[in-house]
Amino acid sequence: MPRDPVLKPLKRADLPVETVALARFLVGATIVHDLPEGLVAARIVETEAYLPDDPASHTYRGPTARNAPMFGARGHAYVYLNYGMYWLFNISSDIPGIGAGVLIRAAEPVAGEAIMADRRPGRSGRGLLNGPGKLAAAMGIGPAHSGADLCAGGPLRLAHAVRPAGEIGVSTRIGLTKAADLPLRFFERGNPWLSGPKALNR
DNA sequence: TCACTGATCGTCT
DNA sequence: GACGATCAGTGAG
Repeated sequence: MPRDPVLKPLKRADLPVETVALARFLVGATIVHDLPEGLVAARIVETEAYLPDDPASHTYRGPTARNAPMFGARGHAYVYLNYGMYWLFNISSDIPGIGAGVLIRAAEPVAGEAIMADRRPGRSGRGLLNGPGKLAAAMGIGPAHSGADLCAGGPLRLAHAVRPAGEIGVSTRIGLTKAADLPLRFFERGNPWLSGPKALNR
């Protein structure tokens, strides 16, 4: 992990508008969060796209109070509680009025690894960020961030890749009961911080 | 490494 | 009132 990572902010204009393009683009990009204990940063290694006409997407049945951020301009956070226990972090995509976004599933530490480990008692190393619920917990991302603009220089924001992404692999999404066969999961091939079964990471 | 299971609760039907 | 974009623990191969 670089000792002095350069975390250059991503502007909205840097983000592809289309959801699949954004999901691919975000592999390699950096999530930065200023926490009371210090700054944490992680390099995204795995994403999933959720499309407007996608039965698996929360936006499939139209806008609600909860999913409103997904209908906003690209680059906003949509955070929601899953299975009554875990917060999942998404980034909205497409133009305002279209409900779509990208789930951030896994990342590797870039800065503040000790801080992230402290937020996941009893866990460390590769078990720290290899899953959407774990990632949000370790990075201190919660309901207060839903709707936040990640391109506005706030505490939670996006930054350029500290290291270019390697070859991008594609697979079906994980954990779905609807539209489970669509190839909308994107990941950096060979990266040790990925979630999911080995067979999906080729 | 994989398959299976219980935990737990906000959101929408 | 049912349903999850999950995780950790357990047990088998």
